[in-house]
Amino acid sequence: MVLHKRLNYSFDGYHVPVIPRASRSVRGRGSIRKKRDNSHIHAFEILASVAGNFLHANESSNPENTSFAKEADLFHGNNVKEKENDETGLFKGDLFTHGTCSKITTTCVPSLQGEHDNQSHIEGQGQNVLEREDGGMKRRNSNEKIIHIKGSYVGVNEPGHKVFKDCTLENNVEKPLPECRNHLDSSHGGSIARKLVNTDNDENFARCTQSNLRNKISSPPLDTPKLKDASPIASDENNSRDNSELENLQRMYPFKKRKFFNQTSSSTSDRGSQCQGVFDFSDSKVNSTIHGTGIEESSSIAGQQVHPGSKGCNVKLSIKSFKVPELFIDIPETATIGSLKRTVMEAVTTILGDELHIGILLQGKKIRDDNKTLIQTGICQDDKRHRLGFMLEPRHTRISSPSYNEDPCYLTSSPQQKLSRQSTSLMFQQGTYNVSQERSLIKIESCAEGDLKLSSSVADTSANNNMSKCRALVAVPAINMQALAVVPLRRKSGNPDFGQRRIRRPFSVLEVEALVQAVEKLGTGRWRDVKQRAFDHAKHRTYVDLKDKWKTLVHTARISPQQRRGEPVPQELLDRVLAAHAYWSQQQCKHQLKPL
DNA sequence: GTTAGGG
DNA sequence: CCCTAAC
Repeated sequence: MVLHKRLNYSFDGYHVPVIPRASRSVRGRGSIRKKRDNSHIHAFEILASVAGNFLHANESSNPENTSFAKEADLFHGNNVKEKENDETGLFKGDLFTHGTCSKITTTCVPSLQGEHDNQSHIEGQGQNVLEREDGGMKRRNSNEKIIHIKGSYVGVNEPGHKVFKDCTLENNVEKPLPECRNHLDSSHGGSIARKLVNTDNDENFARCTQSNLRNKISSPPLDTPKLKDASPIASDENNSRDNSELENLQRMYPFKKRKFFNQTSSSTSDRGSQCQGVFDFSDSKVNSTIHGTGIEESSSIAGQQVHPGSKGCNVKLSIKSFKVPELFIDIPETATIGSLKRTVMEAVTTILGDELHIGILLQGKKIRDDNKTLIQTGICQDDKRHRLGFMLEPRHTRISSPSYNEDPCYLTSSPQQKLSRQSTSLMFQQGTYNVSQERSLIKIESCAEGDLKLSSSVADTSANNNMSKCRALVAVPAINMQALAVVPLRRKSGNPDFGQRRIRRPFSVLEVEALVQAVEKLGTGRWRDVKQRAFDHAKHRTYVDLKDKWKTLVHTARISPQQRRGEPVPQELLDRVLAAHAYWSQQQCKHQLKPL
């Protein structure tokens, strides 16, 4: 059946702009094969293009697909069914006419709140392929196609959208954020309701960022018991609302990550107009100003003393986008454009949503000391030869960092969460990035090819219009490719169909206690409620996980302590497990016997 | 979408 | 943690 034919899309990587998609909900990390928590990436849209023409997915007809409103609806128990309106199969889009290396580009487009909820585009060859259109050629190939998708950020700027603030980028790792800690909530039902809140650091990152996207001027919610009220983050359950078509599609055709160091010079050169990631610190001025189109962000550098004599020296950097490593997409040719976009989104989500932190490279050298000032590291120098690179890194690379434990966003309840995890390093593209003592600006703007401009910190923020003349694509510095070479892989080599398995995350004692409490209250068999009650914001814990954990807990409690492995669970908890299990089993029996 | 249970 | 049948 043609339906089961797959198309392999190889992503050499594409660039993610730093303008988030504010209208989208935040989801946590997740398996790439299933729709799960896709925290970070839902701030972005995917553009795919063939030969420079957009393919338009008819997603606008369903603007609420991923809107916060819908998330809210779902959260409040409304069963909002999503309709997949993507009817145009890929074969209509002429996507495979390019053989094994089509000029399909995927582009992350910042899609902000507003009328155009969905700015996804897929470019067809010579014609706009709207999904509702039938203008594309319907072709079917008997052979699998491997289409290399080169990523590029097309520089869709949305002036006026100021979205970043607070714990973005460095701020994220330097500013103590209440949401970056887990805390217990005893507000539920009084006694034993304990809620583990988001012990996931990467989700913290997303949360911090996303909440800031939404609250342009306010600080992140502090100690909000119910974070969902303060942030648009959706619970896990909400992630499962997508229609079965997409679900099945993604289940059947999971994409694969590909070794990033497979990137060759050709793939690099294919990115076309790419800069070398050089910052041009052409100007520095005292007194920071806000870009007219800038994205305001309070700086985590506050409190640090600027180098004497250079007080007020503002460095404006614009991270236009950051690079996502090469991906593999395996998708049937009968899949719709919308499905393709979503699949790509899932792919990117998985990579970006996996506990990242920001690494900074200066002239190829990684700057590890977070306490250094920009001027101390020489970033402020008016030197075009400086190469400043931003890098998305897996968290575990920070374990070796002395400042790891000082990073509030890495604080977790369970130490094992700090353990080494495989993830992916991503490269930031660079633009101008404004950092001041009190605030920093991130400005999304186009950039001239081969160069990155430092915009002067002029009082008149609109004076930086020259940026619009620049090109969108920014190159990742060659040096950064070295860093990418250390990208660990989860994919089994040799098996292109290998689906990513979620990383093992042992339950901490704290989590076990929360689980026990919830089960004591709710009983077994109500795992969704248990999840919502006690692990609502621990997005990496699904109710299936909780059910499984309870299963193992019961088993653990029954075996001898010598046979137990892993982090020892207090016997008191295990006793409660047995007690609760016995109780609820009895209740279950009673209910079953009642009708008789 | 959830639940239950085997793997 | 995955998978899937069953609901």
